[in-house]
Amino acid sequence: MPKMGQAAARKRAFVEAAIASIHKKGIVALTMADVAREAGVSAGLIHHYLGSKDQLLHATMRHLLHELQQILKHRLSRAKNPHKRLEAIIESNFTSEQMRPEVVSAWLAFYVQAQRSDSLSHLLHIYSRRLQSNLTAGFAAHDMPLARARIAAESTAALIDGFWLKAVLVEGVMNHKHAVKVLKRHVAQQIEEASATGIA
Amino acid sequence: MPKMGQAAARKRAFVEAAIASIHKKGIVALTMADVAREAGVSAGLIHHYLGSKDQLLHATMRHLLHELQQILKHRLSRAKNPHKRLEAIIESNFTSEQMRPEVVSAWLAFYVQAQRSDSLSHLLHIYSRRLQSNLTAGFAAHDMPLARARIAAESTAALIDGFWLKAVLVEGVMNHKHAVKVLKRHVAQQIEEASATGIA
DNA sequence: ATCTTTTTATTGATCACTCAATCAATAAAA
DNA sequence: TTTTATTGATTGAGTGATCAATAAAAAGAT
Repeated sequence: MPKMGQAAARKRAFVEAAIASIHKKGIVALTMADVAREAGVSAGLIHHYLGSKDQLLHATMRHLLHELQQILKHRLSRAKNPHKRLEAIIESNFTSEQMRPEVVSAWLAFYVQAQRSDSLSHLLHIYSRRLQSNLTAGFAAHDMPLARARIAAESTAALIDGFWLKAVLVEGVMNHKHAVKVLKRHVAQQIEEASATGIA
Repeated sequence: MPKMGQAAARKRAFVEAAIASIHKKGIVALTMADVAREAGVSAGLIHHYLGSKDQLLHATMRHLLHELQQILKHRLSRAKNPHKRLEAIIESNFTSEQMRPEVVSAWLAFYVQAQRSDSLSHLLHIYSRRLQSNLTAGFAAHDMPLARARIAAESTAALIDGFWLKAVLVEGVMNHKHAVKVLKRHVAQQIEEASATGIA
């Protein structure tokens, strides 16, 4: 069935297969043969399209970041007031796509991988800063002093990561809806507390 | 130099070497030869004392949990009032020992490993529940309704993990002292907010 | 004290196996 | 007929684990 110009679609399929395989076998035991089997192709084909195991994993990690960014961008564009924008940021991190067990496993593998790769840790840095600045802007729009907005953003970002990590580790215990509820509560609390001390 | 009854000390040394090696080469690329080199012994000796690579890693992970528990126990025993106990819990997670780059790397590897091992995920479950219950007790002692104490404990636990994860990923950006400061601030805020709405 | 015997510690070579990567061969489009 | 897609066998570099061999201490015997 060989057709031409399938490179992009093939790569995407291999990245999906990599995510599924990471979930099934774990990043430590993962082999190219696993990914090939998952994708239903021969062992050599992945090398033909992606060069090496390292490049496959890099492409996979970039895919994860890109997907999250797309979701975030989409939801932010639909949020009109600052408060909705804060909620959009929270919700983007707990969509059903982001909470898929395969995706969650792949993100954790990403974190492990990022410790040993300058380019991956650089991507993570950029994403982290963007999240921080989005949150800060959201809080600052609530008549909050910048310094306070920064701390509110920092704790909110940490809460997102913390809830997400709990979802990874104790699968089933933490459900998305609860995490989102507590997070929104935290955001509201930050805003209220700031306005209260602002008046006092 | 062979002396007798050195088994315990040897095992401990190998666990330390494993932690250092995980930091240097990463959990994915880690080999027994790496650990042996780090410990300054031959390849076979680790098998003699610990059986297999899997058992070495398990021992390493149990060591990490045990150390954290010891620190926590010690600090809790010195904290007299409930508020000090809450602070002790927070500080235990950000001691200089816990924030050592080698230890931090090993914890992340632990999380990855726990996803594929029932016994490790069980240990993590137990620790997680104990932390939750310690925090809940601390909050509940501040005239806080139990339901509210539980949520305060939940968010505090998530914040601890979130800050810790940031320390892993963007090494250097997040320093312990700042994390502890923000966390204590969060705890105070939870208590204040509860007493405020309790009066209203 | 000195000499055996037993037990423990340690090494390094070796084995069986797995993996990522390569490549010639084939098949199907263009 | 040139280019692209795909396979599957092969290669060569490790890997975890085993094991015989050695060395050193401990225990026992006289």
